[in-house]
Amino acid sequence: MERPNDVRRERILALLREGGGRITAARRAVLAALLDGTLRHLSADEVAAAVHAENPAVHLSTVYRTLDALEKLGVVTHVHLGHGRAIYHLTDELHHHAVCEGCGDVLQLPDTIFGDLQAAMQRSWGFALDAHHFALVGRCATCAR
Amino acid sequence: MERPNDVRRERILALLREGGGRITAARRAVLAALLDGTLRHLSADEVAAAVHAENPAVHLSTVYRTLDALEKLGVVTHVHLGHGRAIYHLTDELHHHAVCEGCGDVLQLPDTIFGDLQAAMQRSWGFALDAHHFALVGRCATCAR
DNA sequence: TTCTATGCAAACGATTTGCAGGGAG
DNA sequence: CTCCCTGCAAATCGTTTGCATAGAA
Repeated sequence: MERPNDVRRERILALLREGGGRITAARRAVLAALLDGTLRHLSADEVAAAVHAENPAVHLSTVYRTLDALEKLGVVTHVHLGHGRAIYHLTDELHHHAVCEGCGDVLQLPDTIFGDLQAAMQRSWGFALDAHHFALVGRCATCAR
Repeated sequence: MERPNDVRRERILALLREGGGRITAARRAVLAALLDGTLRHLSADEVAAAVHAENPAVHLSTVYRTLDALEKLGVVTHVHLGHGRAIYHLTDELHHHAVCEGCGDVLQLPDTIFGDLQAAMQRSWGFALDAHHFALVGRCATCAR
């Protein structure tokens, strides 16, 4: 049985090469962190932490630059969780987010959740909602009381 | 005819006094900026700029502290527009926002816009959406093409 | 060899904080 | 006279950038 992550990784590495980019240990490590299914809505530091577990020499700025490069290739997106922090994930794992103001927890939401709002924004204001670029804010069931 | 802004201002000043706070020139100026109907979705710098027009000595940090004090009294809220910038307004002027990723313009939206989403979040996840604390992101009619 | 990617340190923009003096009540 | 508020400078947080060098192709 084929392991889909290998396929995903190869597709991305190929894109990187095509664009004249180089495949380095740091980039492989960042990619590995993003592909790791056990890690979710990673901030840049958290990606760096995952990378450091393997290779402590990789600088945080390199992580940012790599995420940036991957974002330009269209394989990574970042989402703002309010208060300045952003999280990163692969674009083939697209989903929406809701952050709890109480505990900071991040909820993953199905794509369907924004359907009506998106349509309403388009219809009434001609505004093309990019619902992946921001997170909803509120209080989760536990913190709401 | 009564001027509503005077009423709004007095209510806030009263709240400030009740909490043991002092009414200073700086605080009056910040309040004036927030009450000014011609100014919209003001960032902290923009509030400071408005304040400086009258009183250049007021420090930006004082503006932040004042906004903070007013926020603790519940008369001011801030909204994150993505990429770290926040805007402030009085809570009696509550409305929603959509920022254009192209031109940076901010659209004001009626409260009704979040009705369905709010209900869905509550029903499906017990998540109490605080739709005033973040802005929608996307592209306005002009920038969409 | 050529040109991209990296480490490091410093620069950044928005916001916060410690401190000593200023001023409202 | 008492505390709260303020200016100022420095600190913080997340992110970006300039530079000289390491290293992929």
